[in-house]
Amino acid sequence: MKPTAKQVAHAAGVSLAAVSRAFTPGAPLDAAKRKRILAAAESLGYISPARRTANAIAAGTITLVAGDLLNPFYPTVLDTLARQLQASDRQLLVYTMAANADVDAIIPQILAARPSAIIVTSTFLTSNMARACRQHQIKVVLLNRIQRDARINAVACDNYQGGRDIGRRLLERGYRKIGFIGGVANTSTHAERARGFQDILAEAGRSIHVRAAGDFNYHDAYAAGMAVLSGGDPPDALFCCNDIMALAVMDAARERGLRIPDDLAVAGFDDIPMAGWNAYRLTTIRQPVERMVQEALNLIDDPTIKPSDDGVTRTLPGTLMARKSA
Amino acid sequence: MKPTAKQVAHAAGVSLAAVSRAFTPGAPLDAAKRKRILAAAESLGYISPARRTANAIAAGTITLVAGDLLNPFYPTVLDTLARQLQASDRQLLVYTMAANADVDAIIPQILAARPSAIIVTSTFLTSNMARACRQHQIKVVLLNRIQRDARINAVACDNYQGGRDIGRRLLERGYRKIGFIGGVANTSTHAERARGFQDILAEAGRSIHVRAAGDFNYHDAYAAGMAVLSGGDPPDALFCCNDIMALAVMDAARERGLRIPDDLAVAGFDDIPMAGWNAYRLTTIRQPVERMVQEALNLIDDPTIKPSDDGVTRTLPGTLMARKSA
DNA sequence: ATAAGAACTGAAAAATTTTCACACACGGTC
DNA sequence: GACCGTGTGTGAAAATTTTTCAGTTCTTAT
Repeated sequence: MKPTAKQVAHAAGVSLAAVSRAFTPGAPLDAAKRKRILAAAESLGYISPARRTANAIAAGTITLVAGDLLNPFYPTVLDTLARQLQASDRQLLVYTMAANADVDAIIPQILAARPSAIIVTSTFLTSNMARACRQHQIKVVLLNRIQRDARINAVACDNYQGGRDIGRRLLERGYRKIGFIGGVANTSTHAERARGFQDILAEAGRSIHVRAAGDFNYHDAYAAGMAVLSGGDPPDALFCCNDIMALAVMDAARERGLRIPDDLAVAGFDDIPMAGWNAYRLTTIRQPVERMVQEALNLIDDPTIKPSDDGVTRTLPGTLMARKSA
Repeated sequence: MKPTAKQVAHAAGVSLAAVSRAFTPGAPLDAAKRKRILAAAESLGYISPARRTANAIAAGTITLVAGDLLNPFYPTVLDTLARQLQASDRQLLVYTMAANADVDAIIPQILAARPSAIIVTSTFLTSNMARACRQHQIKVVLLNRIQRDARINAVACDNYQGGRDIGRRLLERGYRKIGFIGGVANTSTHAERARGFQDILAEAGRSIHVRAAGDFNYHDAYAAGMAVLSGGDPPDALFCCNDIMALAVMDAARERGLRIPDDLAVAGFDDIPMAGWNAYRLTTIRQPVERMVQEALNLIDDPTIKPSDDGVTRTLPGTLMARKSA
């Protein structure tokens, strides 16, 4: 039998009216009493009509927590997601988060909207947030991120294989002093790409000639590129962990008068639109954005996957885009 | 006195239960009868409790209809808007639209969410949509667009003055054969920038040496640049109606072996992040995105501006970013 | 100290949603 | 063609929730 407000009122030891008020924002009610009523309602499984309609509305809503929109890869993801959701008549709520922002601060805001699912492309998902979402029965899918420990669904490009593909390309083209410009160290995108890259070099009896960190952004990567190219014994090829950094490194190399790819080969990862521009013609790995988004929605729509389950991880293959830069 | 369901039932000649069902999606009710009830409710001004909570939720929601997210200017806007809304505890719904998509097709989708306001950065707002929003008492603000005829609020950079500033800069630097690469002809951004540019040239007794259209995107602008530079009597300076096109033109110029700014000066408009990169160092007009977004929200929050009013237009000054390219 | 008023409350009234029993149309079966 | 299920649509009545009302308590300004 469906629990009623009357039962909640009895359980909380208040009047029926108070229960109704507890669910009406702005209604005059002692805060402590409201809390008691809400707790009683929760334990009985009571859902007020207002909450029910709110849930119905939110059911057609998916929240995207986007990280760095300045990296053109993410607008592409956003665009693709928006289109696919429009096609299935759902709505897209967007939150953005500065790289160093306090994620936990916006959790209540996000949860207040009670979306049916959350897609996260920002760098970090705290375990706090993961727990909160599980509790509220909201599905979470990480996109372009993997966090195996956190028992969370994830969709990503095969970053390991991509790292290998780039490495093989550089080896095949005869480069000898192959360096690596990393992103943010404790991200799966950085770690997996680096691992694949390192593995294939090792298999060929090589090791990474020089390393530096570019923090996934243009500015830091430019500085890193400059530093690496100015050192003694500079590399003749650099694999940058994403495209933005690769473009920065190319700019730095040209600034130093190096010809690409003759003096220095540069490869990236993502295949953002600019990678194909004539100023760069960057060799990179194309992430299958369309399919990644599709797969994220599949995970969300799959009723056999419950928010409380351990995470499912889907990995999709990238494509080597062999252009002029490497 | 607040109208009740009973009155609606009487007016529509149906039972009270039917009125309730009319407002419950999925409830079994003859479509024609539901329509009759809804019409009666509308004319009496009756709002069902479900609709009322839905409205309350939507009141904290603002919808962004974004156009071309591939132009990095718009992610910047989106990012700024998202941040400002998060700060004021509101939510951001995002729709994207291909440049040539049928705007009217998503109107019902957007309206179904009944947001408190809509911000539009996409190229076109049809009069259909304007009318629908006025009818539903939803405020609309165009951002980076002006459409004076449509009686719609708008916030934009001072495109006319920006066009003048660029023109003056090119004249001051002594360029003689000054050309213009336009965007999409019937947009206010194109028209105003072109007009300012043309006016200042005219004041100096000059006219535009050569014109071409780049459609606001990289690909077409690259082709336009190539065409213009390959013609007889090529220009020694080009003002491109936005930054993406300017970057394309620079790439095209380099492809033809031209040095920038010696053989060809290039100027843009927007100041997207890439304009400052070392590969380009583009002279351009910085749009005051932060203030534009702020102003758009001011228009939305200003209770003296009603959705039914004629539009208010706010213009904010841009800043000339003098870099190496011109 | 005291009046004014704001916040909180339960009982009861009002309003709305849901249940229930029934009517009716439709498609297949004998 | 008569005879079932089956599913949809319906109003009356029951169940449920929201709102009003009147009274209480607690603060705040004078």
